[in-house]
Amino acid sequence: MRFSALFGRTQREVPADAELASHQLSLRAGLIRQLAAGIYSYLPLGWRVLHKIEGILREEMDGIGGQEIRMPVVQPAELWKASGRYDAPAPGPALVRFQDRGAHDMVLAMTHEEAVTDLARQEIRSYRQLPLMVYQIQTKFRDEPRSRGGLIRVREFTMKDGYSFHATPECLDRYYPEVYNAYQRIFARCGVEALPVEADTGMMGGAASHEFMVVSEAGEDTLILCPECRYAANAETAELAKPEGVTGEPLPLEMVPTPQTTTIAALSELLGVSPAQTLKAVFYATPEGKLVFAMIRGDLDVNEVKLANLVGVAELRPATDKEIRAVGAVPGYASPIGLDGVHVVADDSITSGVNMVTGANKEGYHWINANYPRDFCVDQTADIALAREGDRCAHCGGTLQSVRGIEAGHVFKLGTKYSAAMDATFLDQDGVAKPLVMGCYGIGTGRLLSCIIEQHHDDYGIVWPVSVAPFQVHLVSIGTNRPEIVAAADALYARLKSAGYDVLYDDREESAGVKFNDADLIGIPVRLTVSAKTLAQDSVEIKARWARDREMVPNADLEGAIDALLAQKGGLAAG
RNA sequence: CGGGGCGUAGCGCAGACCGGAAGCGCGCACGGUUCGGGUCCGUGAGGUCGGAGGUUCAAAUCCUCUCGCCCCGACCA
Repeated sequence: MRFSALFGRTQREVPADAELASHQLSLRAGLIRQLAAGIYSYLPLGWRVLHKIEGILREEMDGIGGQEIRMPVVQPAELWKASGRYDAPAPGPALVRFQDRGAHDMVLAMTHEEAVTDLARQEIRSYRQLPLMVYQIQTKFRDEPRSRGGLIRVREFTMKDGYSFHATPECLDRYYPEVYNAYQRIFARCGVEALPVEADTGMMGGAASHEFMVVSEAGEDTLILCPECRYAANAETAELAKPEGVTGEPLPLEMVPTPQTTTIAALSELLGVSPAQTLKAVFYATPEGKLVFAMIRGDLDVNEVKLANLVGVAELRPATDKEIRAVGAVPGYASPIGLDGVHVVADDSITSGVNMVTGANKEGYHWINANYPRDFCVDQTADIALAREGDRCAHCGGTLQSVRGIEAGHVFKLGTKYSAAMDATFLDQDGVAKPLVMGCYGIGTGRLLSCIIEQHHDDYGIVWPVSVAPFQVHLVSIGTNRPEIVAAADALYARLKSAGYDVLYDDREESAGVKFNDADLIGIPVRLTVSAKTLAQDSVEIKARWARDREMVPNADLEGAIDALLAQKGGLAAG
């Protein structure tokens, strides 16, 4: 490709709207252009990178028995009604709905479980056809409440989504690690350090899931890591070892005045007790407006995702003061003591500790010496605590750390959620019809591209890993006013192309500085320079994008030198 | 959806408080110059000042409404 003919130009100035390095660089290098909020076009350079990523995805998916298919983006709403997601609050308005000219309800697919389950129920009759994995690389549309960070979070995006079908949960359990390992290879081959973490299943549902997280300050998720035992989980689901509560002999329940003391910090200071000797009451409301009373020891925080899963709703919102008072509780002074008709979910930490301080449901008063279950009861006790940096690891007691991460991939054990809802069954050995056991596996390609840039750039621009670089070689000619230089560069370009290299040839009549700066910005692995200086030595200058030094290589040895650099970063040579 | 910010030439911005000829840098076109890290000189093209309404002799500027984009939160690959 001649640079002079390349569609899409580089930009010197940083676009005002871009904050993340990946966003700025993908705009400046001419990879993408924005059409609307969270909706982007790919220019040739960006599209080439996406193709490289897709190639890796195909190889790895094919390698674990995947068969590539293609399903539609526009789908009848019936499918989504059948799975229950059309009316569920979970995808909600993110699912774009419209009617076709025949007034049929349609949707834009935000993922393809419904479509693939429909395919499976048509094609799969017998256990003999199982297990099976199909995948596609296809557009998804999600009308997200907010897009951000360029390609990090968009509304229209392409995803590699794979779906496996099994006769038994055990078979899924055996296959799941194969996908997990393939994902590890995919990210490694793209040059991205991705950390697999235990994750919440969210709107997808299912038994278990892992996210592949690219550690980055730009990340939207909080990860909890144990450096001792390598435990890693999304904070939404992370476990922690809760400190022991205070011990002692139970004393009689007593009400004490605590004016203007509505926080745990103020309360423990006023009464001279540790936060671990207090009980915290937090109120949430379900989408239907039902109040949920969460109770947890004062030294811990409530994890809303754990709580929502426990209650069986897609999401919770903080309850309003009005809703809290409606059940007889007093904000800042609430507790289950003397409260009826409210669903109380308690963290298991409340069973540890005696003589706790808790609200009296009366403005300005708290109970002291509250003991469970002597003084109050709850409807449900479970782990609803949020793991935080500095907490103890539930598995080894180590000190938990917290980092931010970008979710680049997600694998789920779906089980029979969709097959049961949509009646996708097969006949087992005994001739009994059973729902298919499913797994699903996704990687966002554009987001992965952004993650690669986040991890591979410097002050001058992108530094592509060889495996995903838009071209292998960036050929620069300097001194375009001299015909012999142009001729030599043209000849070298032809030679490299016929040798099978992907070459971007900067043949523009620009100064050396402009060309070098663009080369650094675009970030192609190997830069070759042809100039009066190199001609005089019958050589070509070669420089790796990631290296500082450049080197003169005799014309005859050039291919060897290029291959050596490409191989250095794990890429494949021409051929 | 809540909070904050911004819409003036392809990009980055000034002009707005205090109404009175639409500007600057980069980029782009042409001519010359230079030729190993964003050369230099000259000439030029390019803007319904996001849109609609209002106030006024006069609106980029003041008022009202509206559309769009970015950032922070609640959701996801």
